[in-house]
Amino acid sequence: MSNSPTKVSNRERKKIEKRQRILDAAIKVIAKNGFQGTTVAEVAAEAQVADGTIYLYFQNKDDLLITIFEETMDRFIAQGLEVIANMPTPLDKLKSIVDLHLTSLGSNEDLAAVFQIELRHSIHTMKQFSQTKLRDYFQIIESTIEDAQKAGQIRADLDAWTAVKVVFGALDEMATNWVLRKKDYALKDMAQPTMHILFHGLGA
Amino acid sequence: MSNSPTKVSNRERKKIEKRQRILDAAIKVIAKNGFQGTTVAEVAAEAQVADGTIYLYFQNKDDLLITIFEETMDRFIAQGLEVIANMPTPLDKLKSIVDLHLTSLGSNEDLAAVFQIELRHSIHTMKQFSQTKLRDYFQIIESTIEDAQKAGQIRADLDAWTAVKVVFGALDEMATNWVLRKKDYALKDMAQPTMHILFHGLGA
Amino acid sequence: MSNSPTKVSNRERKKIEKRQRILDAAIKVIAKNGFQGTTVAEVAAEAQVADGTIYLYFQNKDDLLITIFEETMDRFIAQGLEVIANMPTPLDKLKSIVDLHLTSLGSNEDLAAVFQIELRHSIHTMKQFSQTKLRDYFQIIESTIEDAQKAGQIRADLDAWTAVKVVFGALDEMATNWVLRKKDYALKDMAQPTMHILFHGLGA
Amino acid sequence: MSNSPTKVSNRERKKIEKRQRILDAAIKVIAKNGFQGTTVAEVAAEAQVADGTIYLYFQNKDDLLITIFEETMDRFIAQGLEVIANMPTPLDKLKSIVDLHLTSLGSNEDLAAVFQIELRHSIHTMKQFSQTKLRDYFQIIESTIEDAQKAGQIRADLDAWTAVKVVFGALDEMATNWVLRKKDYALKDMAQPTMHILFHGLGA
DNA sequence: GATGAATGAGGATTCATTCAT
DNA sequence: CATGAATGAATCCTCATTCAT
Repeated sequence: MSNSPTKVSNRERKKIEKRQRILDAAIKVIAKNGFQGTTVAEVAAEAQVADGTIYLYFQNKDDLLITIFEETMDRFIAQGLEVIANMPTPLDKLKSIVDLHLTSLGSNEDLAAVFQIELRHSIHTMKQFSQTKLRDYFQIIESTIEDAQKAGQIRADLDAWTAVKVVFGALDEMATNWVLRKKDYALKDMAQPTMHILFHGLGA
Repeated sequence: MSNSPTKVSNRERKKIEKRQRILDAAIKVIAKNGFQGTTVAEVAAEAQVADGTIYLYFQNKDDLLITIFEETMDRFIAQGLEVIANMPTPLDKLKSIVDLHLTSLGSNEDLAAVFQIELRHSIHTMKQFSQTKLRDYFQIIESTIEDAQKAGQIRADLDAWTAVKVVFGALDEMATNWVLRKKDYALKDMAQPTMHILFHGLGA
Repeated sequence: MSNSPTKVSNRERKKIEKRQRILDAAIKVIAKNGFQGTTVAEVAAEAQVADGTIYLYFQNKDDLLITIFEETMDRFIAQGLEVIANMPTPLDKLKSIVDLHLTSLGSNEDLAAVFQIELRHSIHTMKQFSQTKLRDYFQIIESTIEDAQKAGQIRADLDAWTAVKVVFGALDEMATNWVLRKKDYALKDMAQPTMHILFHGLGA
Repeated sequence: MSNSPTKVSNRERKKIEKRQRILDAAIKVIAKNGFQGTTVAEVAAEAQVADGTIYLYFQNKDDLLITIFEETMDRFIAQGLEVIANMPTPLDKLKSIVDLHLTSLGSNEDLAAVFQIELRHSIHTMKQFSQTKLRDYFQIIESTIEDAQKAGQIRADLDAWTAVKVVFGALDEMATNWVLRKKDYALKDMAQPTMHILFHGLGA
């Protein structure tokens, strides 16, 4: 009896590990060949499981991509919230988000490639995405900006929603460019200069 | 004798028209169903030509997408250069580019959808793209920013290349967001607020 | 425990049987409609498998034809070598080969049709073929003729290579003619008269 | 009036020339790429006519191949009959046929390739062929052999039909082998050794 | 007669998904 | 739970043939 739960959790652990192995394999293969260029069989081979096993953990091929997106976003958001909690002022929070965004993507090339390139896949997929996790992420940034406006750290006359787009767009472009290039620099090193421009503006 | 050249140019004109009809059909159908979700047969039906006719004008299905990208970029760049030429100061030039970017994409929903979503398709495709036309476009923005720096209109301590990313990223995100939403506003109306943030910065 | 290997070999056996079923189906359909006139779907239907199953066993449609050729040639050559081994003199060996050649083709109309007609398909294909299995077969005949020359059973002044062509040409033409006709006679019955002419010549 | 027929015959001549140009182009391209690997467009390009023009001279693509076969066979047969007429004895006639066969094919590599390889294409095509021109050709050889038997030059106990197969088979194999090899020898040089074996036999 | 743009039927092949073992 | 052989729908592309000019 006492070892039954242990056995179960061993099993659970093994399942979780296998599930993660499949996800990691998917990220790796998709980063290399693109989502369309990737077959389920390739993912299975990379994860060292049978083709059919994929379907014990995921509904279908699309579900793989969606899961990659959602779990990564969950991690992003959780990390974002955690980092924010520890920062004294709204502006510090915003800086931390910018930093985290580029640090996270910059620490995993394959994941970044999938995120920046493959997830832009289809308008339908994105429409679905943009209504959930991504919106949450945007909300965090928007709230932080609004707080900073109230705190007098960001100009009050700006429309927060527009500001979010500008900030996110800048980060997104930094990441995409880094993925498409030789990556002869660290993505996170772009955080400071990007934030600098965003904060002080281009104007002389 | 005198109508021989006319006949020839008639044929030429017809071919050009048919080619454009196919491209327009492709943009329309791809915007609706995504590139992968679009069959060549659907494009042919929309263009009211036979399936095989597509292949008289384009090498394959991919070539359709590439052509849409390249011809649109060519137009973008040509328009950009023209607009720039008529502006007095570098900063005015930059404002015009921002304006043109959002106005152009905002004037053709389908084209915008293809541009903002479908063309991000595969890292391989993008790698190919980003080394030619897109780079040209970036160059124009970069030169303009550098000129503005020399003219004292943009702060000289900024790295121009980083600034380009921030500007382009902001515009790109504005466009993508517009495509993914109900489009209950005009994209070009975002030009002024975006430029405002970019120029004056977020900082209070 | 003891049935684990049995299970495995059951699977193996099934796969081998299915593979052979596909090959037999291909021979039958190709003999009837020609290689070009045969669709993969027809072969699959005849073999009672799904279209896609063909591709689990063969690389593509061409591979079917190549496999038919190679496996038949392997059987030919193995049988030829076996028959030869049991014959006392080189001339007996040669007679046995002639016999076997016509008996083998004459025992399977469809296979003979594919062999004599469809495999002559393309010069490229034949070039590839003639450099391997067919050459081996020719070698056997050539060696046998050379041995017979040394044994004084075949005239020593003949060029063995030329003699092989004459012998093979005669057999090949006998087979082709039989395939193209009503086959109102047994092909193997042509072995004796053919050998008679080849051995004694036309000359009075 | 007197030049009207001249004009007509000029036109006629041009048509005949163009027809021949198409046939020569077809032989050349088919020899290189095989019949299936050859498109009508390629033949047209090689003949420097429009695609549609082919159909003013031939019913369809198959008709091209059939025409090549039939016209060549007509020439073969005519030449054969002519050569025969000038030979004193049946055996001389037979030798001349053997000579002519290999000389003709040996003088035009492309034609030989088409004849030896591509015309074996489909059993249906061959069935059609073998009932007309080819049969005529066989008849000539058969008659000659029979005459030689009556004249005591070829052994009377042989079945003439079988002998024809042996003779034709040997010639055919010589030609096919020559086509498939580097052709580093003249095909016609094989006539004498081949005839030697056929006449005197292999036996010591 | 000649052209060559247009047609559209036809088929090989892929691969996500299932399910018997 | 895991396997991987089998399925068969789905689609890009080719190319012989036609016909308006």
